[in-house]
Amino acid sequence: MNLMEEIQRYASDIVGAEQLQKMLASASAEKAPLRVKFGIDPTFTDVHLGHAVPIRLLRLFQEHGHLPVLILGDGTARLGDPTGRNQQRPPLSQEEVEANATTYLQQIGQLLDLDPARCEVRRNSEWFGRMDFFDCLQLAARSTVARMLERDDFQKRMRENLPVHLHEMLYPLMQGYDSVMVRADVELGGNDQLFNLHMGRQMQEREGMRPQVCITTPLLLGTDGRKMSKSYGNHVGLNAAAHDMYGKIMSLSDEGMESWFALATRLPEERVQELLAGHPRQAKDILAQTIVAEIHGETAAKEAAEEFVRRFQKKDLPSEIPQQTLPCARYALPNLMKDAGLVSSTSDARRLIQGGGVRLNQEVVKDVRLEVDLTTSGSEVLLQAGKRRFVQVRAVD
RNA sequence: GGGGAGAUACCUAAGUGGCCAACAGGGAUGGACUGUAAAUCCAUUGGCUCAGCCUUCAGAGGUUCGAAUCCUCUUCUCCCCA
Repeated sequence: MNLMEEIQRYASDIVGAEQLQKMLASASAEKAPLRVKFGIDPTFTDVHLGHAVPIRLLRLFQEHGHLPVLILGDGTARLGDPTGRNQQRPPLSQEEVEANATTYLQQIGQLLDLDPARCEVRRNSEWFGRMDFFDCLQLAARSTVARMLERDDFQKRMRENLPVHLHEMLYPLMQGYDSVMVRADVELGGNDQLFNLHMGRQMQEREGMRPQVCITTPLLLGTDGRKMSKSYGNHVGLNAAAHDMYGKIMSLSDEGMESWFALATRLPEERVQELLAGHPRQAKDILAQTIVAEIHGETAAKEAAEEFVRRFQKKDLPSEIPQQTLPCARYALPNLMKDAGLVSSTSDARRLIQGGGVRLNQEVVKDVRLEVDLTTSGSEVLLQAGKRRFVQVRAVD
């Protein structure tokens, strides 16, 4: 399979496909790697598998000798980003953004070779940080209100009488300007980024540069079938522990499997079809193991799968249970659960107990007033809330 | 700058003086079922020293025996006009 074909597998839209063909051909003829840009805003602490789709595509380019140009939108992140989730992200402080950027890089490094010789990492504060207001106005003068209003997200919010802030209009411009500054040949992004990618093309043209090719990737859906997003809690973080990642993928809905195979693994099409024809449970197991293996290694993936079976099919205890020490005392069960960090309030604990979701030393407890005697130093109890929250509590003087 | 509408719990959204910790739906959590899928059913969804008490309806004051509901000011949003 040549690069172009592989790109097609991940792409939902390619703006300038013929141009890309030519660029790839001349790049290999002249041994001049293409500069492939991908931008990400360090607005949260982690990157999830949804972000990983374009990053995978980026790696593909890298493997074929092209140069990934990773942009950390540390400037844009501080503004907050209108990503169609209707509520604006809060602006962040410089420290927060920097901390996020660090974890982002570390996580992206699991998928992409960040060696400076093979990848360029840039922060857009590098150029935005030294622009003054007049420069900013000049930038704003390069587009029009009508053009910005074409953006779906803005239109939607206007229709719903929700606020669209002025600075949000500048966001696509900033992203476009990034492309100018790094002289991108190609830019990758999620499906929802098409507008912004186009903006880069347009701005490069105005600068007399060759406009970048834009490639968008389909959005990977979350485990519940909605768009993967931290605010829905349906995401799988790249920094998730192996067993956690495995478990989350196992809870993926059956309908989502096909696209996950396509977007989150490199398994060949025939193999995927074969798996999908079999029992969904098994196909999902392969899916989960494949993804976990890529990040945590084969061994960890196997172990995660075994642990999963042990815990959820045989209902055994997990192999590792968090420990917690508490001062010696008699504890009312709800308070014990709260102190052990199993729940956030005693009211919450009471509800769980009444709902039959709490086990003390593996026995279901339904009595809210139960007291637990931990007056002897060294005494221990095992607490369980729901299917997956466990704590081993140990009393100390 | 002028006029109008609005801000309720995680989200949508009812409630216009006591029956309101606040209808309903979504989501979430727990339970049953199961393949930690889907569908379905049940329960829960502010806090606590929990048959009781305390704090919530944008914020600050006020009226009242009593306010999410009435009044004043403030902040924020939307719409129309300029």
